Amino acid sequence: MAKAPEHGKSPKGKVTIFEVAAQAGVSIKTVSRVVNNEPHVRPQTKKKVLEAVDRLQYRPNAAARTLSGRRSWVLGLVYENPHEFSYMKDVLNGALSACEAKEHSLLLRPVTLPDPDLVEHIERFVIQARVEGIILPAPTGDFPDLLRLLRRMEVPFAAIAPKAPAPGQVNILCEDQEASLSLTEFLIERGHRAIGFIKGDPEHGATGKRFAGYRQALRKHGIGYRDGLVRQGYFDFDSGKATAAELLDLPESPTAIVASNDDMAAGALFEAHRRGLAIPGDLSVVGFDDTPLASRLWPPLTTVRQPIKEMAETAARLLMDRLNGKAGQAPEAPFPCEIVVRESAA
Amino acid sequence: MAKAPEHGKSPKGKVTIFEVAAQAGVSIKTVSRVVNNEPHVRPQTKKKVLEAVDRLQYRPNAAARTLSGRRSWVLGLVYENPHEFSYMKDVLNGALSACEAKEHSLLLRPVTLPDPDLVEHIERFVIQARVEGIILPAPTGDFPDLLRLLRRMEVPFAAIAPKAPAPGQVNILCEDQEASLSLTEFLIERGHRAIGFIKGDPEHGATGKRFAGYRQALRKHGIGYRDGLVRQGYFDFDSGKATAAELLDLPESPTAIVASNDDMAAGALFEAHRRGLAIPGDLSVVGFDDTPLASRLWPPLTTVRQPIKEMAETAARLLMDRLNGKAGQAPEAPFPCEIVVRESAA
DNA sequence: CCGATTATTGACAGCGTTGTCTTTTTCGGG
DNA sequence: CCCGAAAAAGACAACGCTGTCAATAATCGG
Repeated sequence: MAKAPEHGKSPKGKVTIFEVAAQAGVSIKTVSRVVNNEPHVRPQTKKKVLEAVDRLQYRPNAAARTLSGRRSWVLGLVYENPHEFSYMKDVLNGALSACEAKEHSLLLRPVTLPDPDLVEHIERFVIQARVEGIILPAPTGDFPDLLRLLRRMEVPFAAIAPKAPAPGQVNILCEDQEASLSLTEFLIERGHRAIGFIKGDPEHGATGKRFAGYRQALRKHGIGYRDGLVRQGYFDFDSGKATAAELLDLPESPTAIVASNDDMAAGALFEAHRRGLAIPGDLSVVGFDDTPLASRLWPPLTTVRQPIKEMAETAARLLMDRLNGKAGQAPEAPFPCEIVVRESAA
Repeated sequence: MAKAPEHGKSPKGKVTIFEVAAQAGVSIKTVSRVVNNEPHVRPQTKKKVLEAVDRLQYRPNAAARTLSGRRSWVLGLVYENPHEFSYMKDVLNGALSACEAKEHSLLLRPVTLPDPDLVEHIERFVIQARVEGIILPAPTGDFPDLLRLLRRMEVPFAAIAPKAPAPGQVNILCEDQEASLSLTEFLIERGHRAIGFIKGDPEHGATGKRFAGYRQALRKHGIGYRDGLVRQGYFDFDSGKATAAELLDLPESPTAIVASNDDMAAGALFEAHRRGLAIPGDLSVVGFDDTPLASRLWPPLTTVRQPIKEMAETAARLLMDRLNGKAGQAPEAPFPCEIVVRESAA
């Protein structure tokens, strides 16, 4: 029979597969089969084993599993640390909940760019922790060096809202352009004709799509596009404030501003307040992402809600499916967005 | 000589200690010694090994290390998922950076309360991942069941801003009461006498201290304490808004409000705007935490900055020191806070 | 009721590292 | 130049699990 270590039920919880096997009167391999839901175990045997597992409070040792099998059950989340963290909060929660559901664990790897050693850092990260798959929330899904490394190492990855969704990888998208179209139309329908636009960080996938939606809306309603009403921002408060100031200094200043995210919209709002403008009387402002910030500003911000958490959850789930050999090659349909109407636009 | 596996440098980076040993012409144990900075290796030998490590891009396998040694190099972060995540963002970044510096890894474990299975979840978490130590940012550092479990399992932990800092554990505190005192005095010095106070979630350690600082300031300046000016909030926007409304409905409504955190201060500001009050003309509002929100509101919020990231970093570092047998029993001095003066108070 | 299949179960060798203990070197003193 | 002690290096057995393959039990057709 199995040689079980001498010690009994220790307080530190070091129950091993040997103890369980002894309790259930089977071999350790059978316990392994039950615990991993493998076939070829009689229901009756399975029951015995599960009872022993329960009685002893057995929890398989993750390190041993990893070392022995081919699998580590570890996913990595490589992200760029933003100032406004609510996007990442949702990504994190989504990824974490998917991982928990499938008994994987998630390792975080923030990166700050530009970083000449990025590739080396990530390589070390992957090798040392035996990371099996990586989730890349925008903008990390668009770093060519990083993608090249992962392909070379044969580590599958899932990109959330990438600029360039390549085939052969998991891509999670949402209807950014459509949302931007609707948001801009929302303003047009309320009579606005001079609508300013603040672009996001060009590295992000969403940036181009949101801008395209804006132009599409103008075209659709026969409003001429004016380059002067468009400014380049970087998804942060300060750039929103600064570019809004530029727009408001224009001789024919816009009556509404579309900012490519809430943080920049907050900057625009701030600048408008500073100038004593009435919102939405003198100026309407809208944003994207429906962060907590949006509902806390005065007046609260009309914005676009994206199901970030669900997207991240799906990204993680598809990635794990792929690692588990479940095909799922059919690309997911883009997630729909939804306009949240509040008081910052009229 | 060491028996090295046949395969050469594979693209998947599976270089083992055997290859390194062969390259350097030493035994695997010597490589292990060098890699772990153990004594009893001649500088000359060490050099040979390090060169081999470098040439082969060797990275020790974490699972094997964990399984073989007594150590797993894994810390856990058990936190309650908040709506406004900026506190957790700082905690996360601090803990992550400390872990990276000491080559540990960090596993996240969000909990939602109340959860009857909390203890079981955490026990599983600790055993399965071999978590060696746990970081408990407020309010998780005050859950009696959880603390009891960790003591029983002999898992050391570090509590950040706990209500009841017990001896024998790592406690990271900051000068909450002093900060609250100064913040309230800041208002008193500007002529305010009717100062409302919105308490935080009673579960949090900071709540009592901030309230105590408020009372201390009133006492110090000979201002009578009035129970009616104090309201119970829960650290979230909605409770801030609701309690501010109550205060503003008072016949002798306050001319200033101290909210126990920024999110509630944002709620108070929101309610004031809704009523058309001028800030800070008709009402001053101040908060705590200096979250990104504080600087994005209009007018930007006078608040108290706490070095959360540094606190978390220290918590993680002290925890690792303890795990590594480095004493460090001397309790850290509380971290100082700093008032950030903006335009929401006058 | 028997032999052939097939479904279960078990024995045992790794997985890549560290801990323990042993062996070999090195070095200083007489 | 030799001896003994200390320093350096090595051999080998864990660590707890899964993969592989062999052994055994159950099942079925004739």
